[in-house]
Amino acid sequence: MQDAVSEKDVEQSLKLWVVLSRAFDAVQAHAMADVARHGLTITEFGVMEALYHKGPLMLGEVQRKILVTSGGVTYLIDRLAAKGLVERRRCEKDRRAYYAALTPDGEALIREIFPRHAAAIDRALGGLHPAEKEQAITLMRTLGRHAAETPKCCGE
Amino acid sequence: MQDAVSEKDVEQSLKLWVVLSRAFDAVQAHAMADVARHGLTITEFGVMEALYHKGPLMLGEVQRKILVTSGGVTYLIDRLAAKGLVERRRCEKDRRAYYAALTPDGEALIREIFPRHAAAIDRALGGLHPAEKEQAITLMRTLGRHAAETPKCCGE
DNA sequence: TTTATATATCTTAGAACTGAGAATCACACC
DNA sequence: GGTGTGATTCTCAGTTCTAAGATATATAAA
Repeated sequence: MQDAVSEKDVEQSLKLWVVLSRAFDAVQAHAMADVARHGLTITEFGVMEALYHKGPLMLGEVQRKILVTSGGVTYLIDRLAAKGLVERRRCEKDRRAYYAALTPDGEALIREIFPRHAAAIDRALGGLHPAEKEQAITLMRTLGRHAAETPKCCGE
Repeated sequence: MQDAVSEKDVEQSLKLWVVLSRAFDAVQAHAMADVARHGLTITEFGVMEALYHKGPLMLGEVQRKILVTSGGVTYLIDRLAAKGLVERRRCEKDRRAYYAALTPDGEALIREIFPRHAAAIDRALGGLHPAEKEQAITLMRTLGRHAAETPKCCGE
């Protein structure tokens, strides 16, 4: 009978994985639709938001914050620079490194669209009351932390 | 003071959106690492799992289940067919439509790797106890449902 | 100093899609 | 029987990213 319990646990985990994916997709669709109105992707918005709240960041820091590869950061910053929203700045201390920083145009844009974007997210998450959101935050935090720390099947 | 409350609510929503994204990414990384061992992507695995549990499906049904565009389904089924895991079957009733069905090889593969994959997901979600998972399932379900039903900022 | 190793970014090819539109067929209505 | 409308799949160009490796610089040890 030990297997019967374990079987049920696995089923429950699969169920959670499915509803988690669906919830993520549904909310992401809202985020996408919002930033698309300003010609941005979610990732681009993420970079600009990080720079807006933290100030200039080295490309490696952006990479870790946005969870893309090093090549992805290069591509992203290139695109944002081409739009005139972000610029590269040499790092004086370390000549391999660059900072990414918002241009005045970029700062003006993110300052303008951030509140509306936050409101869109809030609307998308409106299915939960504040107390339920608090629960969800706690659960997702432990879930994410544990998953990130657990070694993957085929060696971390 | 009404704004102060609303401001806090928005902040809470943003926090939830962040931890939800991180949790999703962390778990997805596990799922990816597992299916990659067998040369599959998560989406390919999703198609095969759906066909395994539901039997042959019309391409449109696969599309809705996996959440990709119509072009994406064509591309996906082409890939799986090239690997000999899935085949297209004409629909007798409707000559526009095709079914996707597992080949014997495909069925053998999914039957072999599914339990291990389920175990990997279960391990990734191990940060939560069964009771917490139950809570998370309920919360994510209402969250997802509401987000999917809510019209997007710029018109559904 | 030289050497080795680690870090930070960039380059390149290609994977995995999307979006828009085309082609084909089904179905209801005049 | 034709005709319009909608459903189903495919095509193709373009977007966004990854993986692997190259390049340049920093850091530490010998």
